[in-house]
Amino acid sequence: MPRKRTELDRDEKVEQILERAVELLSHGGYEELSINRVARDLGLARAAVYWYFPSRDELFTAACARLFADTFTGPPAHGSVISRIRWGVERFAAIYDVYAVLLQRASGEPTAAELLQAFDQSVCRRLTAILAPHVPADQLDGIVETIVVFTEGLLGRRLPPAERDRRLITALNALLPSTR
Amino acid sequence: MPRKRTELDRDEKVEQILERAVELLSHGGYEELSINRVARDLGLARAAVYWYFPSRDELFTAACARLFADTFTGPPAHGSVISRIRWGVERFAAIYDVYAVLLQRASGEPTAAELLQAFDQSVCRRLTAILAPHVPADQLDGIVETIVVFTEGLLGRRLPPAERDRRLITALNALLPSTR
DNA sequence: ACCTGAACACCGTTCAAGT
DNA sequence: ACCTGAACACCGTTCAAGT
Repeated sequence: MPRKRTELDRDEKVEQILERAVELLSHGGYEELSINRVARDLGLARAAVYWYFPSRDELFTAACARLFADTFTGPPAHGSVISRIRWGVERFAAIYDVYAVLLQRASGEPTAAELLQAFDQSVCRRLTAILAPHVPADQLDGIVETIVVFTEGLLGRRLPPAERDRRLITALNALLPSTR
Repeated sequence: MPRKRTELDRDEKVEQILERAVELLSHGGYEELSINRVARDLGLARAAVYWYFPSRDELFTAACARLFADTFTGPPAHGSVISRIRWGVERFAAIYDVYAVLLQRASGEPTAAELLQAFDQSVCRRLTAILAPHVPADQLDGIVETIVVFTEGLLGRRLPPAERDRRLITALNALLPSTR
């Protein structure tokens, strides 16, 4: 018998659904994240989930947002430029599969497009902060963009970490001669 | 009333299915390419398709192979390095959505992985042929790899063609100073 | 406001049965 | 060898009905 419904209770329910969604997403990817599966795991009727999320894609996007936020917490504040960039690329690699799905769905789903843009901005802002002290201001934006684009292409290859790192460092050394 | 079944007839049937699959794929992407849809359009029972393709993913991969081959026919044999690369990037952009799905599925499906590798090799071989006369031999492989990776990252952004071209040219000019 | 159960229209895949 | 029809186990989404 459920207690009195308060504002807090709603948030708790949303939180439950979201947590389960993130878990399914990070283990089985987009395909495993189904409304039915979340409902079943939580002991709800499938239709109940729609009270909190209007569609599978909205739930997916919300779960992405949570997953990305969790993944990029606690970046190193110190260390060399290259080691700080490497941390970001390694974190990015950890969620790349999910990111690739978001990238695809962003063409048709406005909320997905919004999240993608916000994520991209966050990535560029962080990288800009890392590079600002070492790169001439007029080249900064261009270099940041190039590194981000190159990184996304590199992650798409799903190389083993060592090989990925090697290529990243090569590219960074070519793009950031002034750093060393 | 079907005629005698000959080897030719089988190839014709495969061809019909493949053609329909490519059409569905190029218009609606991976989501529209379903066994059921192909069967319905061809007036077959859904199970009949499985006689020719063992799974949806195999049909998808076969359709990709055909689509890619069709897309990259007739590259310009002459013209500047940049204009020839631009042709390839523009063609790549035309099938990028499908390519991205293949990239995803290659993790789990060996046939998808095979096709991806073959496609990648073909791309690298063509680019190598274009650049060979203008780049020192010891730098050739590295530059080819970097351009391909950068291009894949760039296409993932789904920029309008003009903006995509602008960034491509900027990157090429940075990577190929000897060409002009 | 919140949840259920049933329904609708799709899937991919398998398999016995027919020709 | 080739194809059908039915079945199974899934989907996403909607909606009337209940509390």
